[in-house]
Amino acid sequence: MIFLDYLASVIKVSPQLKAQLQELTDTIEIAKGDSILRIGERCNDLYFINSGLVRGYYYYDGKEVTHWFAREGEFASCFFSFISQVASVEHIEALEPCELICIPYAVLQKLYIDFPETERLGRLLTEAYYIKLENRLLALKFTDAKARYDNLLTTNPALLQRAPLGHIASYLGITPETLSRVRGKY
Amino acid sequence: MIFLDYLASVIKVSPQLKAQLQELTDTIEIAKGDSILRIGERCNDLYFINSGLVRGYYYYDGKEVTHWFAREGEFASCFFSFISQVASVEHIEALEPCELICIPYAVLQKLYIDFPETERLGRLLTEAYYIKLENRLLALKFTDAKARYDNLLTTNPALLQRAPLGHIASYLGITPETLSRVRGKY
DNA sequence: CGTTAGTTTGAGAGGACTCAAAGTCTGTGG
DNA sequence: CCACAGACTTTGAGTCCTCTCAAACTAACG
Repeated sequence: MIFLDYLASVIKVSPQLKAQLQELTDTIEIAKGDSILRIGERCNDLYFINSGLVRGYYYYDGKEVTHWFAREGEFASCFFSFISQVASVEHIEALEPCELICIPYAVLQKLYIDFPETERLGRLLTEAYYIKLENRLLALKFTDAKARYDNLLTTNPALLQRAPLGHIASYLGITPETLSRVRGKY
Repeated sequence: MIFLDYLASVIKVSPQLKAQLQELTDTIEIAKGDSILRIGERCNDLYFINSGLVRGYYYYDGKEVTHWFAREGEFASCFFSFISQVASVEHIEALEPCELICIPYAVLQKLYIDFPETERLGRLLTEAYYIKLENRLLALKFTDAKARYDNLLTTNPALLQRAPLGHIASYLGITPETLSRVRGKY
């Protein structure tokens, strides 16, 4: 179980915690192309991706904008909707068949209380989300299309094999045409 | 005491909590132009601004980049350095004489334990930081210089009277020249 | 009253955009 | 197993926004 491996790398997982996790979380299978969360729904679960690839996107000016990808070993959720339990402004969909562990909001709150060591998980997640966002802001502000593409190429080359270029362009904050031209420069 | 007013608007402040806050926090005065946090230092305190205006900035490519302002009634800190207790990558300076309440990291951790209701404060702060950042990312990605300036003009017109245009340009992600031209279009 | 930081104005260059059209891939049904 | 529709990607032409570099102007402070 990949999730438990991840967790064990971050905090000490007692037998009690392990038992609770197995009892209170579900593992689900999602087909490629299926929606995991729709705009307007409340994001009730935090998802841990055992396998597969998902993306989060929203609409701006009528156009789809991909603003994150998450793959096996990472968490996915509409962060804002999940933590504040309000309607989501983003859509989450599976780009590949996925196996996900669903951690309901109420379960996480209960774990925080019963197993204070899990708070660390919450803090790390929040920090990670924030740092990622900040790095993207900096990249958007200071680097051009080619540099952003090159950066993706070194940090996550596999993504280019797994996600359509249109989504990647949108994620990088450029048009598909510009991405194509940048890729041609080799 | 403005800080207590703010706190009372967010959570119920018991006499015990109030007493603890007064005992464990300091109020300091900072002159215009003085540094509150330097790059490389660990951000030990969360600051609540009773009066004044501060900005956070870092260097990119040898140039100063302002990435936030905070005024009376708001919190200031190097969010990342504070929550993870590592060296700051940003510099915080006073743009006006300020009166700040310093809430040390250790005090905040203690309050979380002794007064669980203060966790709400921590959560709201984190959410607020995240949402602000996300909005800025969207603005940077989708709106032009004029729209970003106009937005600032409606959301925080006073800032234009209080901070140098160069800092504001940098905050908006444009050059001082472009800001000047945008402002001229009226 | 002079120095320096801050702001404005001008000219020219370049990156990324839009709109348009041509290829290319992929999966489904015949 | 092949053909075709629809989605995806590439290529081209022209435009516009913001940048850089340079210089003039203004304001503030000692």
